[in-house]
Amino acid sequence: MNREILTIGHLARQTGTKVETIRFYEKNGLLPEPSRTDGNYRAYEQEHLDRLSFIRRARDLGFSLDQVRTLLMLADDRSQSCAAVDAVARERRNEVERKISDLIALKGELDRIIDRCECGIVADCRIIESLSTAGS
Amino acid sequence: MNREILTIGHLARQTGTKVETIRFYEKNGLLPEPSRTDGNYRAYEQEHLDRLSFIRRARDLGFSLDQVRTLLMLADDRSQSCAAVDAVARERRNEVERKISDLIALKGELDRIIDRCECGIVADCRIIESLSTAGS
DNA sequence: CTTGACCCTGTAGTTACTACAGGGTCTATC
DNA sequence: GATAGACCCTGTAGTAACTACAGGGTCAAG
Repeated sequence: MNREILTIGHLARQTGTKVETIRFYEKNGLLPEPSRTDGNYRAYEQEHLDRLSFIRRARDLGFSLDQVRTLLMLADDRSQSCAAVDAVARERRNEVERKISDLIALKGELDRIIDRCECGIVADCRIIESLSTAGS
Repeated sequence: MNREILTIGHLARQTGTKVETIRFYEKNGLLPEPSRTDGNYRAYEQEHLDRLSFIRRARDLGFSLDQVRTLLMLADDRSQSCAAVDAVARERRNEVERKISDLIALKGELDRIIDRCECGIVADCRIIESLSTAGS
């Protein structure tokens, strides 16, 4: 039962988050408003730190803030089925898979136009040509 | 020698660009300001259409507006070496490659946490657990 | 002469922060 | 008790690359 009070700077250092970002999460309803000290400083407790860590890990996995908000809501309701959690995670995985195949296609395109370049002058540049004309 | 006058709507339809986006490109120096009709409508010519097509193709390949600006500048100087063009394209390819490997790593992480899910209740959810605790 | 499609400028919204500006607080040291 | 420096506060504006209005003007057809 750790009831030490943490400043926003502590949270920032312990999670590798900028102070402004923590305030941003609060303003956007991801992190609950903590109580304040006499000097109006935010006074955080362990649960805030846990929640912030959760947010940061989810963000590192590329979940959008909206998805994180959903995950937090779901996580708070401990007795609910975790099917909804699973759905959010699978949705995120789909997004990542789609992005990967998009980027692989893109890289193919770039390979193709870069390979054609013989590095003469711009007038003969195959890269410029590829960008200037449609299709192939 | 095609000297027909095109409205912004024509350019938009022919390149699949929103009208607002064309104005945005103009304001940001990617597309030169065209002359105006008596009614103050933008009056484009073929070269504007070509330039806009170039911009759209480059954007489709994921070049940033800054990179597109550079490419346009380079493309305009027809007698210059195209080494600089090549460099921009290779830089873009590097970005794409980096992003692909980042996303593949991410997908691995997501696979790992999703696979552990046995879809019971949230209290036992492995996905939530993964997000709540560090490292593994 | 009115309707509807088109055009104009300018501003605000999107995502997820980041970076100030312009202040107040706290702690240590002289 | 004064002062320096580290920290905190609010609020606004900036980033990328658009997109979406609001509130107007223009133009062609009927």
